Amino acid sequence: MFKPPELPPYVEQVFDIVDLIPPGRVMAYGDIAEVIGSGGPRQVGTAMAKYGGAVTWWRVIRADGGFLAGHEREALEHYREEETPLRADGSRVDMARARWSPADGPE
DNA sequence: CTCTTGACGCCGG
DNA sequence: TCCGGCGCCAAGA
Repeated sequence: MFKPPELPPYVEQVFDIVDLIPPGRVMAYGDIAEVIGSGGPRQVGTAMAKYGGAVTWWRVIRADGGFLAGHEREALEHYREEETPLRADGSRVDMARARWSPADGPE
């Protein structure tokens, strides 16, 4: 019998938050760690590195709005599709406008 | 047990 | 604005 993949509790908590992020909006690794209330940006980053493929990974980026290294092209496609606010030069997300938190409420 | 390694973040220069 | 340095913190060697 094959076992359904069981994710570490911390990873599930990260996924729960990521699933709440509305299209066109993003959250920083540190933001997610803060909502969970434990661990730090690096823990969230590690979780995403291992299992991120199962969720909307492009909505989770660094606090400075930089695209995920190695997946810039794919990420940009999603941002164009979701109309995520980008900076004038289009090289990164406009955090001032796109940054979201559960407290902002669903859209 | 110590040392290294990250999908990070902040602060100077 | 760009870059380097350092702090952070859990997991693995």
